[in-house]
Amino acid sequence: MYRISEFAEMTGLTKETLRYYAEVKLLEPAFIDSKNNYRYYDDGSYFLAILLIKLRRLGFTIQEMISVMEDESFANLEALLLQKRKLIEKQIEELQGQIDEIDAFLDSGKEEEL
Amino acid sequence: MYRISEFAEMTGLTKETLRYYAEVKLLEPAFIDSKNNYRYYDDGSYFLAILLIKLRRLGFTIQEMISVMEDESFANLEALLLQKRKLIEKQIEELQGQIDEIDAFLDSGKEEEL
DNA sequence: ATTGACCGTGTGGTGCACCCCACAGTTTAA
DNA sequence: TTAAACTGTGGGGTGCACCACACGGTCAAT
Repeated sequence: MYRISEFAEMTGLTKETLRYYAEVKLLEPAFIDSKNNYRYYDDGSYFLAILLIKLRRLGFTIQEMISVMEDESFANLEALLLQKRKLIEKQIEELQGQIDEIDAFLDSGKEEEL
Repeated sequence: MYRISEFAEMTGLTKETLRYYAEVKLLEPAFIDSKNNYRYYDDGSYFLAILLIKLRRLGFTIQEMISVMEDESFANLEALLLQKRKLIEKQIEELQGQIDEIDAFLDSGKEEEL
């Protein structure tokens, strides 16, 4: 059982982030001492925290990570990853569309003055 | 000279957006009646509003649009468009990186269990 | 003169993912 | 025992690009 500061150091997440993750029920402490409300994390928490950090790097939002966490067995993890992949592809397409529009704008600017 | 509602209808921007654009000095009214603080827009404003709407579609942020507006002659418009284009390309690269990471994650998941 | 449509300001809220601070209770080590 | 280090809660703030009030003044037409 690790206290929040120790756990923060282990994972690289800040104490505030951990508090926030607990609040939104993304990563709840393994145990909370009802005497003082201290949050305690364990090795299971550590495993989950590492996964969260990974997902965060993959561009997952909090809500998406919560979806991942709701499925304790992670049986749907692959499906969620594929779903996220599609979402990112859509974002890329949107950005590519903006580039195309910029190019069209630049081209039109060459012929007629603005 | 158009009053804000009329101008909003002409451009498609809402009154609130116009008020906001005036506040951040992105698009200031052509004239403000000091008696009642009414905002009045003219055809020059219209031209600028159309440009702003275009830029917005191209993914420009407010700050970037302000940069465009600061240069009244629009001599740097092309440069700013190119700059924005590069920025978008960077964003695409980032997203592509996320996709690559997801793919790597998916691949790794096929061999070893999580 | 009155009514209704219009205008302004100021304030608060939205969603995201946190950060920061003050205040107060708690634990730990000397 | 006492002081340092830790913990909690609650609140506010961040940046972005607005939207939505409520309240009060103003304008245009009748």
